[in-house]
Amino acid sequence: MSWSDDVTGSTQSATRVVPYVPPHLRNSVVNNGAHSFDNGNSYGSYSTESTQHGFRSNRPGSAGSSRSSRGRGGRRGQWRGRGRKSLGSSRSLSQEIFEVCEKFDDLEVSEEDGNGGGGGGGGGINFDAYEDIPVEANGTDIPTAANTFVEICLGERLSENIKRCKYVRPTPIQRHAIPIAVAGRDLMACAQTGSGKTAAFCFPIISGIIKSRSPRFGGQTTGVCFPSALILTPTRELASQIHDEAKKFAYQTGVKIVVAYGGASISHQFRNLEKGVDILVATPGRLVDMIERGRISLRLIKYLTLDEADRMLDMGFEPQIRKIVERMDMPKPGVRQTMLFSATFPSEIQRLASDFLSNYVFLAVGRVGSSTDLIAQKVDYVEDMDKRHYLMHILHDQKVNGTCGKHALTLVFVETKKRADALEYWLSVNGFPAIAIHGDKVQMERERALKSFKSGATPIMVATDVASRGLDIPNVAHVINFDLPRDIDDYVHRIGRTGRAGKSGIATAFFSEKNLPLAKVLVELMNESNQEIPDWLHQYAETSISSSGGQRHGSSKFAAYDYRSTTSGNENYYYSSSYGGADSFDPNVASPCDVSGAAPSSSQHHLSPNAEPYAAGQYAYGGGYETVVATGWD
DNA sequence: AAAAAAC
Repeated sequence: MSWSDDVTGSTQSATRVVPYVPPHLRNSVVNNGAHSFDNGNSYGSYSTESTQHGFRSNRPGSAGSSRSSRGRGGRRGQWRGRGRKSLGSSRSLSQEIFEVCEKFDDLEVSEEDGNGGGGGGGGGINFDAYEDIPVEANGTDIPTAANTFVEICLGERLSENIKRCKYVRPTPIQRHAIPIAVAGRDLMACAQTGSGKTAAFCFPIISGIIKSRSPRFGGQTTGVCFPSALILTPTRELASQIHDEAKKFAYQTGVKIVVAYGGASISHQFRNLEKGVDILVATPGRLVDMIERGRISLRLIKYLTLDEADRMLDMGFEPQIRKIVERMDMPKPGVRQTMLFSATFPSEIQRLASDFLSNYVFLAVGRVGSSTDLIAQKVDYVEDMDKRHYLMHILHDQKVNGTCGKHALTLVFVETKKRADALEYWLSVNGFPAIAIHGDKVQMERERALKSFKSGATPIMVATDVASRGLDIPNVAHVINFDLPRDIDDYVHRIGRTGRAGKSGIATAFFSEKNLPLAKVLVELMNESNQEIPDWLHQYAETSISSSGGQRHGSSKFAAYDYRSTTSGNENYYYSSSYGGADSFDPNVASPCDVSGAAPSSSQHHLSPNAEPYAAGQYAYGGGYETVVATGWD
């Protein structure tokens, strides 16, 4: 993942002819930005944009108003970074990092920033914005946040790599989390992927390993590996992405990072392990397999990180995670250092997670005006049978009007693997190059799909929730929830694939009768991110039973607050100095591909549930896809 | 109820 989707996205699309760039060397640019959470106290969410962009208020006019109470949980913050970095003169580096950075340098100039910073080119990040980010830190003896990487003393080699990657100054999550982690404290952190989160846990781990390095385990004699750090992720692709990122940070430090996940050659992974491993990035199943085969021991684990921690502890994953963390040979909490990261963190999941922690610091870092206000969220009532044609209609508009730009990617989420395949086929046959990704594909197909999508070769990807979390896919301009998820958290993660790194994006949801239980929480979410809500959805929200709200304190699941605070004090708040007047929202940052505003179809977008929402065959698409292809795929 | 995650 990287900070600057927009920059890197441009890279890939603009330079598709350039030689292959290894994944771990892509995206190595700085972004800057923040996301937000409600503070959980009486201040409504607020935000400040960098000064060159003026202030942005999530809720114009709402600064200081009490919008949410602690009890109902904060709003989720969607990270929005600003893809600006300063371009230092290139140092003479022999490796690929150098070339990649060079490419980024070029891009920097050509980058079109939809939000048009007044600063113009060469700018560099405006870190003033960081002074105004709402941060909640909760716990005892919380280490002070750092303003620079230098003052954190991460070590010479790592610092050099950080510079090479053009990370000029830490992002908010890094400012707060890194000192906490370096101090050896356990941490539960709420921060959106794309916010520099990977770096936030990688830097302290790499630094710590270098500092405590002993030649003791230099040679593996027994064939058993003893990693000192373990990073667990919920999907293979995310493991791979973190591995790539971490390798970049550990360049020439001697810190060895190995990735292990299913669906790929285990013997190959074993061979990598045999070369030595300090940091193991893994998915749960493969890790358990390797442990049970006696090839990995967790006995010497000093750092344990769970990425997307809320997912890792949800119903499907919890038993496996508990097995790894509590019933293998992992050192106990307090002996090892444990860090949990996630964007959404329901309080009951926090409660489970706290079993793994010892005297931890809870951290919610964010900026109001989070990406959800850069993501234009739209909900259309579309019955299942009309969805395909409605999708075609939208895609056709995008194509004809170029509303999303030349290299824009569209990510379409569906409910099941079968539907993913079916829709992929349907789209392909009807003139829209699409590729599907889901867990029934063999790993190589999954990787190929992702690569094809990222590169723009297949600008439409149909996905299940395998792609909803953590993946940093540059240039996704439009996320379409062809089928809405049942869980509002999944919705948040899905739409978070766009609107990243300062680029605006749009998210369109097809709401059908089946989604009634989601109405209430969806309306709340959209309200909080200042979105326009169609009347019919309002009505549904009022009449429907709140589904997932029932299990929470309130109706929000996002709990960007420490669940401990409901029973204890110990809170430390850091507030901005200027939230009060932050209200010059710039309407011009609207999405360059704002379908709702620009597309001829906008009249279709607020249909009454009872109205004829969409009539197939009513539009001349041109692509020849009027021909409905009935296949065995359905 | 689906998806993900080992062989």
